Amino acid sequence: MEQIITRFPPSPTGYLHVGGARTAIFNWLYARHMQGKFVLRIEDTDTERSTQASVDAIFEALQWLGIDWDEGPYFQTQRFDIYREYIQKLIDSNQAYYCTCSPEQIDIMRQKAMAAGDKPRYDGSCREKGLDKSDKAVVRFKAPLTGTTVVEDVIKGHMVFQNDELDDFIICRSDGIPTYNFVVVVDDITMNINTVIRGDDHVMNTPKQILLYKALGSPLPTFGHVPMVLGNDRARLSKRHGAMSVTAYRDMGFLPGALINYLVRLGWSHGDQEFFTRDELIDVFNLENIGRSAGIFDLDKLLALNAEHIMAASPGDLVDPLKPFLKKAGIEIEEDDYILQVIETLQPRSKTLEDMAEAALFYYLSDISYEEKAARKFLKPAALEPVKILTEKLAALEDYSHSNLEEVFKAVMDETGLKLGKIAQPVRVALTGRTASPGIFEIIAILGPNRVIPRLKKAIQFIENRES
RNA sequence: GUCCCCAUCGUCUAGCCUGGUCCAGGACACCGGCCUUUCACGCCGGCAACAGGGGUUCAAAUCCCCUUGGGGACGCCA
Repeated sequence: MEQIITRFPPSPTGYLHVGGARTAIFNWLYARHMQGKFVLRIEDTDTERSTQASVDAIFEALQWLGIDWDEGPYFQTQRFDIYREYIQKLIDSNQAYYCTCSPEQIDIMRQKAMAAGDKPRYDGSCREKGLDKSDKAVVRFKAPLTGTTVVEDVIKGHMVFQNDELDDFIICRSDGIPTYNFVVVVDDITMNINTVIRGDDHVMNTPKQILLYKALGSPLPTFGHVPMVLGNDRARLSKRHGAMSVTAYRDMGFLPGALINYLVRLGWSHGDQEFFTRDELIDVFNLENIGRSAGIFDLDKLLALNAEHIMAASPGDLVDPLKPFLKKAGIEIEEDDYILQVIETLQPRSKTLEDMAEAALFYYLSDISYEEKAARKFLKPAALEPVKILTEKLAALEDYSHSNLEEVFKAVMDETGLKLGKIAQPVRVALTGRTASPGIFEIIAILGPNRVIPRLKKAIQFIENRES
């Protein structure tokens, strides 16, 4: 079988948003699954809106996601010679023509058509005029007036379009820059793209493009149009739905594998399976199981999936991604045994890396502050005696192993007649400043005597000051 | 307005192609409970859907038609 070649063609008019990322992921996964090729192409023919900053932002997002390409990036603005050649071919074969109608005239045409209950389109005024190239002339494709164009879509199935619904669309602007529908086709032909997976919003372009393939005498690629991602109001995803850009999710503490997992699963399924690693996806991803209906972006589910990915990760793999979040709190870390243990205790209780960093603070801060409610409830006179006894015993203890700590606590329980909970909560507040934390034995073992004893003493003092 | 697409719990979905095993399964969220030194994790249980109407058939979530609803496209943007 022919090698599968897919592509992702973003236009650099902004950052990479989650919808675009999803189609990139689909194309990339399919290419990897089929052991084919994945091509990156930057569609920058809109010179007004394209920016280098956007190009950089797209690369950054793709890299963070771990989506790599085998060919490119190609830039359309560097391929004008090729386009010119193909446009000439169409003109020479009488399949395209120059048109001098002004944008204003065309506006009027559209309004008339609309008023008549028709589809707004160009009326073909210049179609048979045989005009020559001139300053303000655009080039239009001479589309068939009758018949139908059929799109065989691997996702949506068989779609039929009446050719009289299509008009003679512009393939080259008056400034000489070719337009989208044309350059896409020329690029896909010359780059040997045989599988085009793209958003639903392109279905209407497909018959136009098919006509172009035929005019150019090229075989058709396989088309697949994936449904859109909607916001929670069922409208197309946009800024007002919250974060859109891929890197915003990185900055909120999501793991790339979790975002990919979520985005793929939104619109594609593999039985009841919800959790996928990157390699699993490459292994089982296919086009057949892409759904046909649009999906709503649900942050809660992404969050849950991110928690799962955090839990499934090995602590060492989380060190680097976690660094920037700790840094924000002024904490610089390096990969040592301490951070690894810290991460391990936080994995089952973090939905994002931001959560994790926040919860990790007490492990690093030299001077922890107490949450007011926690201190009021637990750092009170009744806790004084057990905490004092515990402090003495811990100061004398050399090996902070789980079993040793358990024995120490048991001894305190015996001496005071208190239950573990009565002792553990004040200690937890003394050590972390809060009422919620990883297991008390765990944190004592990790913190070690150098941090534990001073914190306990500080708590004792706090209680005594409060008494007086 | 015209054209195209879609329609299962609040959300993502399995099932639909190859009708019966589905008084519809899983996941997120939500609500109970268990575990427990806290918070989580985990486990157990609950709530909750085949848009509506017609057909076809012994039998329809599954096939056909209509209605309704939703989305997308109609650019010298991509």
